Amino acid sequence: MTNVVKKSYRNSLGSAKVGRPKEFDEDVALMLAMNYFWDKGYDNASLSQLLKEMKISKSSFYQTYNSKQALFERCLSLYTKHQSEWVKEQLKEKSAVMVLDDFLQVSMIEFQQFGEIRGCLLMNSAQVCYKKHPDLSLLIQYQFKAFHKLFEQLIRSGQQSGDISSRHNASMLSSIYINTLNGLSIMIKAGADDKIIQDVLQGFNLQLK
Amino acid sequence: MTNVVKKSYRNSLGSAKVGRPKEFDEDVALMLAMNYFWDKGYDNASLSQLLKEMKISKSSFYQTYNSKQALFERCLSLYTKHQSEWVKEQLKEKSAVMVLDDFLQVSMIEFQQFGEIRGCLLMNSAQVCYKKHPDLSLLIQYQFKAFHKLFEQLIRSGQQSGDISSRHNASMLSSIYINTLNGLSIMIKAGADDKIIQDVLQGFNLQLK
DNA sequence: CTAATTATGTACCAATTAGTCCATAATTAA
DNA sequence: TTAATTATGGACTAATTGGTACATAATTAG
Repeated sequence: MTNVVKKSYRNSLGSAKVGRPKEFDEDVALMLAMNYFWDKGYDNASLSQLLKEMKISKSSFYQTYNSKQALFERCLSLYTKHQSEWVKEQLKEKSAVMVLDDFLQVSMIEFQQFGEIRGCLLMNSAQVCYKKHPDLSLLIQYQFKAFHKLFEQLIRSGQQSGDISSRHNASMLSSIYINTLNGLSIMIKAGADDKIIQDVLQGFNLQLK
Repeated sequence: MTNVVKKSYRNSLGSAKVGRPKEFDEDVALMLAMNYFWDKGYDNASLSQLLKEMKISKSSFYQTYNSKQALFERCLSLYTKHQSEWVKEQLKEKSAVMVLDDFLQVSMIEFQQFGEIRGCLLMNSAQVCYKKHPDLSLLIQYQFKAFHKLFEQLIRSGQQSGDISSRHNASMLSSIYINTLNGLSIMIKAGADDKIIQDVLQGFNLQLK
């Protein structure tokens, strides 16, 4: 009785050894999907438009990514990976405080330049998925905690180099930093004018001194 | 040639003098709708469930409220009216600082007690409507500005009675207050733990001193 | 060359969406 | 009583939703 589980032949890149080769780049399509989700939000992203953005057919879609939700999970992970890699990249040439400041600025510049803002895919998704997609919420919570830690480390580093006051501990300042950033994104979408934004930014900067 | 525009006979309450009388209370149904929208969000609220919540038929719905969007606009206005009336009511028996603090606490208590949070209908709607429902966004921006002014007045009043530091002007502190509140709502939905919430609240309170 | 394996194109599906149409019911004005 | 007016119930629509089924195409292992 040879009850052998068939081995799925895959090479080192994860692509199939046998069978008809894919006519698209899985990772490129994933990135296109991520950007579309970022624009529209999970629920508001329709499968039909998703396929157009990714430039693949419905069959290829389900063959490769299994479901809209499974694809979105990969997009979320790709997003957070990109964001934290950006931080680590910046850290090679800048001090921690400068990276923190740039991260804030980059989020705002998007709005200043184009008059609209996408915000953070992770936090946007948190709102959409809350109480509606519990398994996605769990993934989001996990990623959120990772970001909180990342910023905490940046702040601690800034405190050690004397750029940031040690009046409050790094964890608390990380919470305040994230809270400020998220609040700004919301207020901009609510139509807050530039004065409000600048006042909030100034108020935050004073807390670091 | 008597080209007379027919007058719609309505009494002082706005209800029709003639014709079959409504079998439901328009304002009660409106409040039920508001609560459902608050729970679900505008896009995510389905018409069929909306009708169940309001306990009216589809024909009555369109007869009375014209469209989902028109109803939502009335719900938004009802919401902001309720909120500002609550503030003015509280102000009769409490100082401005206490009202500000209670407003924050009430928002958090909801979460502490039931493990979930609805947040602010106005700000939730700002996220959903942004770049998708421009006319709703305009209404939201208008209401948002009114709230910013309301809190600014409360803070100025707190400054005059010496409860709030005058280090920052009232407008700036109003921006920071709203920003903090919105950030908290987002972070809670992202799964932030209680320590984070408390740290943000503490950070904000220090800014008032 | 054949079998196994994977990818793709096409057709399909049930459920849901906001909204319309129209007949009928219930009321008031004249 | 009749006409005007408003409310209600029920059937209907066109579009869209995420997802499935299956035949066929393209590839590799043996």
